[in-house]
Amino acid sequence: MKSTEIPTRERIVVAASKLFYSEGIRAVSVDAVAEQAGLTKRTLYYHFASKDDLVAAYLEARDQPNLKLFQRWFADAEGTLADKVRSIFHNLARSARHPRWKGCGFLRTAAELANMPGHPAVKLGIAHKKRVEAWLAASFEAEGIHSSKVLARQVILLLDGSFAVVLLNRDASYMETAGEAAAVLVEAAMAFSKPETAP
Amino acid sequence: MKSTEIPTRERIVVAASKLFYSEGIRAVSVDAVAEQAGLTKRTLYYHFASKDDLVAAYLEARDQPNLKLFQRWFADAEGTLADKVRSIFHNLARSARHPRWKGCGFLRTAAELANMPGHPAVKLGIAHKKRVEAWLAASFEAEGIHSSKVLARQVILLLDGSFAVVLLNRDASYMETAGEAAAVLVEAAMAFSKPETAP
DNA sequence: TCCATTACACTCACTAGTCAGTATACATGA
DNA sequence: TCATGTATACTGACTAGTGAGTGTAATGGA
Repeated sequence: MKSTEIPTRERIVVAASKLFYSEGIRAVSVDAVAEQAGLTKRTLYYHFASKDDLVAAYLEARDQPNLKLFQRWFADAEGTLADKVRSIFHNLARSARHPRWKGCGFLRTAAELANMPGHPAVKLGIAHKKRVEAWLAASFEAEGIHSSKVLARQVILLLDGSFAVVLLNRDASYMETAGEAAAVLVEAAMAFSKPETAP
Repeated sequence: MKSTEIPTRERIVVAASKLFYSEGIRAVSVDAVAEQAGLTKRTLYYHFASKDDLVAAYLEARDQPNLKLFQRWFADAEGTLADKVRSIFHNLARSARHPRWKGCGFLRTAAELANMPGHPAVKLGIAHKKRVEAWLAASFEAEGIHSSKVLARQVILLLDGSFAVVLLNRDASYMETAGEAAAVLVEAAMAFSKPETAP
């Protein structure tokens, strides 16, 4: 019987993710997480040393799935490199129109914990964004773009910008605008890199 | 004597601004604000109906000064339109290197109150960003840029993106990168608009 | 008299984290 | 085969403190 059950620790992380993402870190009590997970607070504290630990686990669980989603959107898109980048923003806009969408969990956590820069959750956020940026840079590099690292940063800025803006005004069309801007920047970077490969 | 004193309400807003901006909304208690302002909680509640009211007042007080700062940075910069836009980001980067800098108060508040989209503070944030965007659009329009509204949105996206990114990783150089991206977008928009005005 | 303010005690709900103890499973040694 | 030991997973009740917001009586100044 045990083998088919979802491990308790995982159940706690799932419950925490749901609540922390939809309500915010400080707005959600440890009691609420325990109740959502269907167990007592004491059991939760058996698996996690503190609320901060739980917050870290929540973000850790979001890291890879998030990255893989971006990678799939990018890979599945047809057309030029600019089209592939635009596709990330377009898919993001689709997610953002969902009523339960509440921006980027990493950025929101960083905003909420802005007064504790060394917090493990903040460090996880930095690591996550760095991973996305590095993947983008590698993808641009593979296409022969010279300024691949700068371009990756610029796309990240537009990506996180659209997270912030759309979270504020709830108008997902900003994400399409960000996608267009990203496409312009990609084209500009390609125009700057391509001439040497043409003749 | 009264005429030279700072009004109590204003003192409360100043105290609230300092604490809310540096610690976050939920992390700061009403008691803490009262203490910072040098008066009792009861007096604070004489001037403000609730903590939410106080939060709204904090953001309301930030609206005009923030906008005026951007406008001054833009106006004081020399060179092309792209240079003027770049200057905003450059000046922002300078601010961001200050240890007390903690991102954009409007965005951080929106992130913290993501679970209450109708909150007055969130509405003030939306209004503030709209004002900045409208001012940018008007400035671009004045320079004969056809896509002035789209360009203004793109610059806002980069602006808020750099707030989010730099708040997370504390690397203000991202703001310079955002400034370069904005300059590229401005140049692209100008190249698209200028030809008709030449002959 | 009225406005602004204080002191301070108070409510009531909530918060992170802890205490002491239980149920089960599995292994050890006699 | 049966007592004993031990590690894992779990629980209800509790502590000590904080949260927003209120009630009330009293004070000083215009």
